[in-house]
Amino acid sequence: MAKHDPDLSLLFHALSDPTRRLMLGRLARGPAPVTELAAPTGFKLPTVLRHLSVLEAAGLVTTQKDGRVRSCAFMPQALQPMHDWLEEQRAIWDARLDRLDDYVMTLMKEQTDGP
Amino acid sequence: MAKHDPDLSLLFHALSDPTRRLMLGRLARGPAPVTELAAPTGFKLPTVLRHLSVLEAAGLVTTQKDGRVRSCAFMPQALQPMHDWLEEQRAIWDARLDRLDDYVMTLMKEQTDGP
DNA sequence: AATAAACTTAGCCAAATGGCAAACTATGGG
DNA sequence: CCCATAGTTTGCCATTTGGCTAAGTTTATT
Repeated sequence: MAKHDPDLSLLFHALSDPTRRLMLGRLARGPAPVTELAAPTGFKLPTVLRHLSVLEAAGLVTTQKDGRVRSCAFMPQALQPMHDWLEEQRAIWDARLDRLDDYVMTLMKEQTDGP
Repeated sequence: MAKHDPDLSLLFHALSDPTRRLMLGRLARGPAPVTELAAPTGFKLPTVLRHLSVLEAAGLVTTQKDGRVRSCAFMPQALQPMHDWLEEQRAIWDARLDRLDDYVMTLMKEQTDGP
C-alpha cells in the first residue's frame, strides 16, 4: 500500500465532477472530438478543455490531433486502481467481520462452559 | 442515469484526498475516537475534524458522542454508488466492444463474399 | 486568397479547499 | 473544586478549482 498515492487522488478527483463524468460517459461509447464532447455539457470550449486536461492527467482519456480536430478516447484500464482500492477496503472490512465472528463465538463458548 | 448526482460527486470528492483515505482505512478496521483517527495523519485536530465532516457528508462515516469522546465508524454501504457507477461504465464499454466485434464480422463477411 | 472551423492560450474572477493558531466548551478523575 | 482530556468554533491565509471573455493559431473549404 503506497503512502503517497497520487494516482488514486488524481483519479478520484477527476471523477468527482459531474461534467467530467458526463464527458467520460460519452467517451465510453466511443472516441469523439472536443466539440462533440463539449456539446452536452453546455459549457464553453476553454472550460471543457480544462476538464479534459484533468481527465488526461488521471489517465482516463488520451487525445491526439488529426488535422485540426483533436480526437479523445476513453482509457478503461485507468479505472483499475480504483477497483483495486475498493477490493482492498472490502477485504479489510471482511477481515473485521471475521474477527467479530470469532469474538461472538468466544462469548458463546464462555456462556456454555461457564466459570 | 440521474443528471444531477450529488451522491457520486460527494463520494468521489471525499475519496480524492489521501488524508481522508488514510482515516477511512483506519476506520475500516473498526470504530475510533477523533484523536486516534488524527494521530497517523500528522495534522492538527481542526484540520482532521474538517476532513471528518467531508467523510460524513459523503455518508462514508457516522459519528456519535459518548461522554466527551466522539466515536467514528465506517459505513461500507456508502461505497455502493461508486461500485454501481463502475459497473455501469464497464457495461457501456462492453457493449461498445460487442458492436466493434459485429463490425469486424461484417468486414470479414464482405471480404469472403466479395462484390 | 479569404473565410470558416476547431481548437488553444492568456488572463480574470468568485468560490471552495486545506492548512493553521487561538480561544472556547464540555466531561471525567482526583 | 480543580485540572487535564477531548473536542469544537472562529477566524486567518495561500492555493486550487471552475467558470468566463477575448484574442490568438492552425487547418480545411471555397
